[in-house]
This record gives sequence, C-alpha cells and structure tokens, in this order.
Amino acid sequence: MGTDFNQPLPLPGSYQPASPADSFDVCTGLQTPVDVVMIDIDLLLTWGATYKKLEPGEIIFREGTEGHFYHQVVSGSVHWLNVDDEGSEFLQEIIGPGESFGEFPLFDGQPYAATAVAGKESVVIRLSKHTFLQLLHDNPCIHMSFTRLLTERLRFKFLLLKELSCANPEHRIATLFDHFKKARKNICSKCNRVNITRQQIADMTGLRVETVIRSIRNLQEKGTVVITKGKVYC
Amino acid sequence: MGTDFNQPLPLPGSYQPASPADSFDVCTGLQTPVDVVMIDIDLLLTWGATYKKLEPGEIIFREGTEGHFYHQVVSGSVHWLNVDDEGSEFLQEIIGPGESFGEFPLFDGQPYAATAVAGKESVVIRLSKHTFLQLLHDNPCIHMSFTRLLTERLRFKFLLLKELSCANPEHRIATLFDHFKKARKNICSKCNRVNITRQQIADMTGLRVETVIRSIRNLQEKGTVVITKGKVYC
DNA sequence: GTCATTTTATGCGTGTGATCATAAATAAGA
DNA sequence: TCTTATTTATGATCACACGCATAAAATGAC
Repeated sequence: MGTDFNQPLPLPGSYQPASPADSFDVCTGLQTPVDVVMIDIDLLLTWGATYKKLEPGEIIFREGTEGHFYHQVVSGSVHWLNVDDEGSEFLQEIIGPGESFGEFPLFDGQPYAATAVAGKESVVIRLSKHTFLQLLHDNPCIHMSFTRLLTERLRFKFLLLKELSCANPEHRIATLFDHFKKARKNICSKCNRVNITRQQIADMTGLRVETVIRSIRNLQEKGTVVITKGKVYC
Repeated sequence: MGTDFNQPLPLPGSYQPASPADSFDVCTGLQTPVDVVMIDIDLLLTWGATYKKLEPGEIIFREGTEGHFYHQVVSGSVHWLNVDDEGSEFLQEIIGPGESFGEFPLFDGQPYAATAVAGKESVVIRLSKHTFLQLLHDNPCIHMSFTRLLTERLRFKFLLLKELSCANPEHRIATLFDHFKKARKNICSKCNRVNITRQQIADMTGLRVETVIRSIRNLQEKGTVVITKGKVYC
C-alpha cells in the first residue's frame, strides 16, 4: 500500500526539491481553495521544503516510527488514524489543505502517535525537524499560529473525549458534525453536505457503521439533519 | 463551592501581588518537589504574575466562560473536568505542580473547554493573557517548551481517544496507568501507588465505578497490577 | 448501456457494561 | 476509643450497542 517514507531523508525522486522556477506550478490543478494556511508555502520553500504528490491510500508515515519532518497538506486530504492489531481503525483527524500533521515527534522525540495516509490524490510539503524548529524560533508569529492550531486540536479532543465517554451515539455524531461545521472541513463550502462515509464517521466516534446509520436516521427523524440520496446535510 | 474567579480582573485580595520580598515564602510549606516546571516562577513574578492559595474543591474557572489568564500550578493539584447537565463528570486531566492549564482561550478566543477545580490545598499562579503572549513572543525557548507540553497532552488525548473508542474497560484502564507511569503524576514517586480513587479513574475513562472495580480486579488476577488494602500498584 | 464495487440500509440474537441495591472495608474526626 | 463518611466490593437485572447476515441503493469503470 504505497511507498513507505519513514526514512530519515527523502527517497531519491520522491519529494521534489523546491527550485524557484517550477515550485508548485506542476500541481496547480490539484490546488483547492484554502481558508487557513498554517505556514505560507513560499516561505516553506525558501527554507528548503520539499513536496510530493501522493496517490490515494499512499502511506506518508506509520504509527510507532520515528519522525523527522514537519508535514503540511498543500492539496487533497490526509487521514490521520490508528490501526490496532485486530485491524479496527480509529480516524483521529482528516487534515485539509493548509493544515499540518504529525508534529508530535518534533517536540517530544517520541514516535508518531498515528499513521498518515493520503485520502485522495494529494500534495504534501515537508521540512526537516531541525529546520522547522529553527523556523519557529526565528518567527514568533508563525510559532504563535502554530500554537493556536495545537490548542484548537486539543480543544476538539477535549470535546470528543468528553462526548465519547459520556454520551450516546447520537450525541457523539452530533458533536462530530458540530466540529465539521466549525472547521468547515470535509464539507462542501457551498452546501452543508457531510462529505465523508458513515464508516469514517464510525471510525471517528468509536461506533459501528450500523449504529451510525441508525443514529443518523434518528437524527433525521428529529429534524437535526437532512438526508438526501444517502448524503447527510447538517 | 468555592469562590468564582471568572472575572476579567482578579477580585481584590484574592490573587496576591508579587512583591519582590514576600513572593512565595508564605507558602513554602505547600511546595512539593517539582520535576517539570513549565515556566520559572521567579520569571512569572517579574512579569507581574499573581498567585492565590486555594482550598480543596475551590473553583478556579468554569467551562464555557471567557478566559483571560494563563494559569500554572505551584503546589497541590488542579482537576480539569467537564460536568454535563445530568451531573456526570469527565476528568480530562489532573494538573500537577509546574504544569499549566486552561490555555486554550488565550490562543483561540473561545471559552474554557473545561472547569478547573483545586484537588487539594493548592497554590496557583496566573498571568494576564496579554502579558503571557508577550512573554512567549519574547522568549522562543519558553514558547518551545510550552509547545512541547501541548504536544504531549495532545499525544495523550490521541492515545486515550483511540482506546476509549476501540478498547474494553481493562484496556482503557491500563492505558491510563501507562500514562501515569510515564508522567509520574498522581502516583507516589517512591512507590507505584495509584493515588486516585476508582471513581476518578472512572471519570477519566468514561466507565462506571463498578466496572472499574471489577476490571481492576481482573487485571490483578492477570498479574498486571497489585492491590494491597484497596490501593493499586502498577 | 452493463457490470463490479462500494456504501447504505434493516432485521435479529447476543454480550457486555450500566444500573440498582446492599454490604464490607477503609479513612477521617471527635 | 467510637462515630460518621467515604471508598471499595459484589450480586442481579436490564438496556443498548455490537456483530452477523442479507439486501438495496449508489457510485464508478469500461
């Protein structure tokens, strides 16, 4: 399933060097409108970042391995998930364009806490640990916005943990939808369509597909959401 | 239950000003050995931080209210928890000496994600939002260690979420114990005694007391933990 | 268009943790 | 010491999500 990039250094030809000329012109077609850009792409490139186009399902790094890079999604999406021995998945987060992922190892030296997989055809840019930390050190404002991203994620985890532990399936799903609404992630910007499968909702809430399907139908009957042609609008 | 400190400014006489002379001498008796100090107390004091002695059960701030201060535990402990309408609690974290808490609002402007309550007789130091952000801006190294704390917390939340959603009660509890072992929090430093009640373990894992008690007994039968006089050693 | 694959949908028996009741053991205070 | 409150312990019943089977609907490839 895809190439394994858990090397201290990029494989030859995998991540493209950022020569001033070509830069991202090659993948303009993939670029989607981004409302929140973690770190400016051009800035990353001047600091020597490299990028790579990924096929759907391609693994970027695996849970438990050492991390030496800062990663940021340029276009497409990255699924950040845990897979246990029995094969059951927990989808921690779906990372959209402009967002970073897999930063923990850069700060605490521990291995990756989850596996990162390209959800669709995506472009990911990355920067070596040392360079990234230097960048943060030199740019307090960037560091501040990075801290903000971390706190927002932590806030969401707080909320989800609370719900996961106390609430019934419907509450869990509603909480997830609220998060989507706020983050405007995985939802068409024009409409309110939830753009992920019920299986993925199950993976993010710790429920089973059948339970998710049944709960969403209950939510519809209560008028909380609208279902058209199997798609959920909230 | 305690005084409410959710005011934009400290109540008169509540948080003590940090005059150079007395500073923390008044509460030396409360100070416990700290292995990890988020931000040096003296530095905080030079930046105009104020502190306060809290009785057990005293509320520091409430979930849903606005946050204008950076908080750090000097001595004792602070419980960071969610309480829902039906009164059921979820204990997000137990904050020990040297650790900060309730920082989300400082960065994203949203209300507190959880309520902070003094677990035992404690001393908490706090700094205004503006001053704290300035401090971070001026001290990249402190900002870096702060980021590290955030990532460590986020990592633990990742782990717990994964467990909460997938695993059985015994796994959940074992995960929590692992976290304690790593953080050496809420455990006697000399021995391995788990120093929190089963009710609190239940509050942190989303289980019921009875389930926790039964699960821990199962863990004992398997040799994973040792129980002496009702106390758990792991 | 047809066919294959994925996603959504529904029924039904089972298992497990929640819930309630009750009691023993430990801790805390006078 | 005795008394009270808190924590731990155990049994019995029940609700609810799980897990499996099966099928319909939607999506995608050709």
